[in-house]
Amino acid sequence: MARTKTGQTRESVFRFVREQLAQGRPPTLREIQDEFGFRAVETAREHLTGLVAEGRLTHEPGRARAYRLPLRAGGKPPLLVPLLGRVQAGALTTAVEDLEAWVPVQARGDSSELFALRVRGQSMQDAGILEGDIVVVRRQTQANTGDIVVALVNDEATVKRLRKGPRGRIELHPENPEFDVIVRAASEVTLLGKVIEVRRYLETTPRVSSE
Amino acid sequence: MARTKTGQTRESVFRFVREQLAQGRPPTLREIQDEFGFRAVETAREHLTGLVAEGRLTHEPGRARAYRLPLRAGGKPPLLVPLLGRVQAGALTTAVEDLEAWVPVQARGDSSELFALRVRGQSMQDAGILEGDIVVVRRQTQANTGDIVVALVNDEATVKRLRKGPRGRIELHPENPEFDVIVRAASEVTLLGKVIEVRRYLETTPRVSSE
DNA sequence: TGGCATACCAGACAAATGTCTGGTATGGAT
DNA sequence: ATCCATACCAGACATTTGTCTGGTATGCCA
Repeated sequence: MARTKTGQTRESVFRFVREQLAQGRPPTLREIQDEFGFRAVETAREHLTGLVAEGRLTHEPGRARAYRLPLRAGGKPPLLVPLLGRVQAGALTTAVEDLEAWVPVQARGDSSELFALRVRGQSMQDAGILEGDIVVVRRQTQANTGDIVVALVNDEATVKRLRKGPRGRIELHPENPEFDVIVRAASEVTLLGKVIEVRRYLETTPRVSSE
Repeated sequence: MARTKTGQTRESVFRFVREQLAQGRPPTLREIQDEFGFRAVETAREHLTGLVAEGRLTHEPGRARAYRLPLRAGGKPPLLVPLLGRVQAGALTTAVEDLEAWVPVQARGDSSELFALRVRGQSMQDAGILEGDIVVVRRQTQANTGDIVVALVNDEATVKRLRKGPRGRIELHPENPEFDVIVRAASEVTLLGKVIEVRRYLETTPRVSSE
């Protein structure tokens, strides 16, 4: 066979494993074997052991589907958090019906404290939070002045910057001069959580424009 | 045992599976068994079958580690893309040394076309791209006027909005009045790719402030 | 020319893992 | 009281999957 010995196959194997891993589906040796049409399992295994030797994969011997991408020291493991379609009074349940998608995020802690929301409106545009952006929120009922929070006012969820005003008042500041500051008694505001990540997808249209 | 029958355990099992999945490590029945201290594998399996019946997980029978989060119809499967530490002239290699982390993104296509970069400077702040943000980029050598691109000018990578000027000139527009437009002949600009996602982490400090 | 690494193949084997059968106990609903 | 779903346990079994041994062929380098 005139196949060159440049490691192309190994590169392809790596990409295949990486893509499967991203989908939460670490491949078995035989799945890799089938993907590339190897006639022997051992061929797949040799590529993987090679990649482990190069430091591009890690492996837990003896376990099934046990090849992983190496986590950097200090790197937080990813979590999947639910993107909620609507935020309703009080509950903030993760009901299946409200679940739009699972968003992978990198944050420490219990992922059940986290959820994601799609931003509506321009009230925070000067803070770099634009309409359509997705914010990742940690559920918490307390926050500090200066935090960007998700709060429930009159049964409506809103993203604003929090300031604690005099006499226990809660101020919700937009970051857009065209919007007004919301000032309420603490009892009228339910703090749902604090925004810990903002995300924007610039490309919602398909890549290849046609017909 | 005075354990209530409210499905709390099942909820915990779901969260455990979800978190393991996010890390590319779907658990085995016996791993779940150990995690929760069940004395029988069957207990773990019953919870999983229950979750599948509820539509919260999917399962491929007979396969190892084969419980997954259901992908929404039309939902793109996640990919892992490399966060590159530095962008050097021409190559844009995914060398191991330059690899800071793997960033999970949801985009269609071949993940080998994608990479992520950390933004330096304030030149795009009016487009909501702030210093420290991470941009996800698709490698492409062509882009349209209006696209936000990563371009190499004088061996330096920069994020700007692209405009195609007269006489084949390339204009790289900042979105900040304090910065100047860069205008170059096409031959002096290497287009590295197009920004398809922006991401900001608002919380880099640990959650519990202490000592 | 002789190593040596890459790339592949064939078959056997053992460990990991999912599945099945048949149980017990408890709380809630009818 | 009876039924039923949840929650759990014990043990056996079959399949999936990783591992091992022992090969062949090719290109590269000293």
